[in-house]
Amino acid sequence: MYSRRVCVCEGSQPVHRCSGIRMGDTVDIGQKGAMAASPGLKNLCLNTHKAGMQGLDTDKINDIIKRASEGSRFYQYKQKHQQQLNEKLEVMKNEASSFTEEQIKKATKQMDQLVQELEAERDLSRTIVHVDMDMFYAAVEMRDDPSLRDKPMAVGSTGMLSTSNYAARRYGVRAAMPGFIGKKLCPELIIVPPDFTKYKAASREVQEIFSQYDPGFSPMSLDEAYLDITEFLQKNSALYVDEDDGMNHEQLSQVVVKEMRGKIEAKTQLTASAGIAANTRLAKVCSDLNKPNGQYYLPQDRDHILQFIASLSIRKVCGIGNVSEQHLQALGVTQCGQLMEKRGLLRLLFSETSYYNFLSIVLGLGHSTLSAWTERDRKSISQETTFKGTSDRPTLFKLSADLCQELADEMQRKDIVGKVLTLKIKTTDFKVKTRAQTLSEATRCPQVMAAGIKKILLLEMNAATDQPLSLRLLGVRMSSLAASEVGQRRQATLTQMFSQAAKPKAASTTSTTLPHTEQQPHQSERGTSRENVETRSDNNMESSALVKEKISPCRKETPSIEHFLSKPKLAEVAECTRIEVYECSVCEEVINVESLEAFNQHLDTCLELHSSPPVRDSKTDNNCINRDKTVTESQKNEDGDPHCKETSGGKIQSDIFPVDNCNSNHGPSTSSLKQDLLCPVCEQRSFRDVTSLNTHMDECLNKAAISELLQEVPDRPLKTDTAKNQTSKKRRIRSSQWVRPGEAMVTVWLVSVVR
DNA sequence: GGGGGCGAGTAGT
DNA sequence: TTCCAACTACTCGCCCCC
Ligand SMILES: Cc1cn([C@H]2C[C@H](O)[C@@H](COP(=O)(O)OP(=O)(O)OP(=O)(O)O)O2)c(=O)[nH]c1=O
Ligand SMILES: [Mg+2]
Repeated sequence: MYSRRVCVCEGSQPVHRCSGIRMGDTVDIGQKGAMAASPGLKNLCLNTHKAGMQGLDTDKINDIIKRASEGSRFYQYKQKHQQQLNEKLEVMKNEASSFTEEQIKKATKQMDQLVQELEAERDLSRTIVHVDMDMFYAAVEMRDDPSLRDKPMAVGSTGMLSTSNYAARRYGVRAAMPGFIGKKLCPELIIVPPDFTKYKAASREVQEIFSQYDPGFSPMSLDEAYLDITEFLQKNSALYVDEDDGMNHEQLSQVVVKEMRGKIEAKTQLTASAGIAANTRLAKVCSDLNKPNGQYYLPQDRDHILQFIASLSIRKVCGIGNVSEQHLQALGVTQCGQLMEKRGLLRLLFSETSYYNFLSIVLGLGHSTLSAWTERDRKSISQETTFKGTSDRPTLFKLSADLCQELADEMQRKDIVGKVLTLKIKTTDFKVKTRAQTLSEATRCPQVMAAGIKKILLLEMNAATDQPLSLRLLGVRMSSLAASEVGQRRQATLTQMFSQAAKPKAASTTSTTLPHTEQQPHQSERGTSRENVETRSDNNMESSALVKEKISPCRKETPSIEHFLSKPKLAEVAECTRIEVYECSVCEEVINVESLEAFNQHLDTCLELHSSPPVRDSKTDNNCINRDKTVTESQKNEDGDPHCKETSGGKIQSDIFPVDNCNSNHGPSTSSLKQDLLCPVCEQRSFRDVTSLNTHMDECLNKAAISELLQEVPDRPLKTDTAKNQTSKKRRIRSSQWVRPGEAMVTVWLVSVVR
């Protein structure tokens, strides 16, 4: 049972199933833990359960935190959501009290049945170790700068701390706390900016040691991993036993794990803590018990386990966070043992996935076999940035384009492509929204991504009618990932990419055939001879047995990115890598720019200028767009484009964006403009520089196209809160995290298409 | 009706 | 003086489409 790759946490979110509208995410400042004081806002208080945080003056600390937070937008946001959560909890409690004895009895019986099934699958034969480095980032920094030793310090910035050392924890300073509050709690706190390169290097060293004990170990993050040392113990027990002194399992495990921790420290000067138990869930709990620089052994024996679990705080269990804790607490459940007592009620109140999980927790079950994570298990990749709130459109566009570029770079390094593009925004009042778009082809082309993101962003901007959309965060995510392969490097064009993915590609009789330039002369199909010695840093998806994103036949016939960036020399670059000379296929100008970023800027402008309602012509997937000549000064190359039929002043055809057309509601930016940029929306005003035009157009679009936009935006009428989820739909456990007894584990791979 | 996409929410580091 | 991250994974409800 549970024979599957270890998940981040082997649980599901037990949220009361009638809680229709989900609560705001009530991230508590001190995550795991008790927050007695501060009435009203449980989620803004410090928690003291984390290692190194016991015995603090929590009242004083909470007071300082509260004072520093009160009145801020952040605080208001938290308050609002705690309030909503409270309402939900009330609803749940009412429902709970409405059940009859009979109902509960029946549900309890059904749960007992499930208990039987689960018990039957209990596996106590494995020895699982969870190793977690102590104050990891901080420890690395302290090692590299001894002057930091013994001083309270944290890694992060004024805005946010990633972690703190134990000296700082004495003041209540901890991970996920903003630095400025940390400073208030501890004025002498030293804040060191993070250096991920160092942490990665340290992590690699540690992992090398893990592999000595379990070559199949399962890293969960830079600083922690699960190991199955069962085989190691069997094979090497002789090495640890003094004569035939005899050593029981506990002693042997303890010695071996201690040795491993010793090796880690010797090699890296960093300390680790460990938990030893029969499965991952238990091992994880255990590794926290003797932190820092300690370990805990939980006998692999049912009675011990049940006893251990019974008094354990539910919040210590991986997967039970702030919100779940409050739900359970509202039902009188604070310790795991109570999950058994209330099992009938829990079954009636929560989803099948949830109550299944609860039982599994209280029985002390968990995964007992591991499998390593590789890059090809990745589901998504993203990049986001927080900034001082702004509603300035050019600024936001620029930021989002930069994010796309960074993300594209990262995807190139990992050699992956993605098919679903998602924009994430956070308003200045901390409300988070995401908007996704499925592309017609997987890509990692920054231009394509930037164009798509800009489009979505524009929709959101224009949808905000009362006040301009004021944001504090922008993020870009790609999902539905696949390994890119040789041909993958010829990316589809914007046109292709954003053309209605679901649409039955009208015969795809693309008229333009691509000169099939060979590309990626090297670095491509070398999957074979490679298996690097490096333990398991599968840094990309290649060589994976996994489905690779194939190129549909029609794609080859459509203009590829080389066409898009079709300067002869560029063919060999093939990727959207950094180059000096670009040809913009929108305006068809050759542009000399110092960076891709500059080119992006140009491209954005072009796109914005040229997009118009999707007068779709299935025969030409080509962007045939007229040219304007204002954007750059270096425009020597004049030769016409063989693919474009309507070059000057012609129709602006934009298949660029799929379902919804986001931009102007009409027409060409006439070729009449020589030096000036005429607004294609109103065709009234012209500008000398792009920025001014952009700004104007934004306003222009707002007025001119808004009604249209609102209709076409796939944007649901923003989730009517009325959406009662009284759904009578039968809930069932879907494949993924959870396996029911006897069921085979289903690995869900979201890889798209193989033909 | 069921499956898939999407968006919100929760959780972890 | 102000100031509350970045990244990943998973679940669940809703809605659309076949
Ligand atoms: C909890 C947390 C950790 N991190 C980073 C910094 C941590 O050093 C690293 C590992 O996380 P943790 O293992 O949770 O924390 P830690 O190693 O710093 O301290 P402990 O001794 O309690 O284990 O991950 C974040 O960036 N954000 C977070 O919210
Ligand atoms: Mg740690």
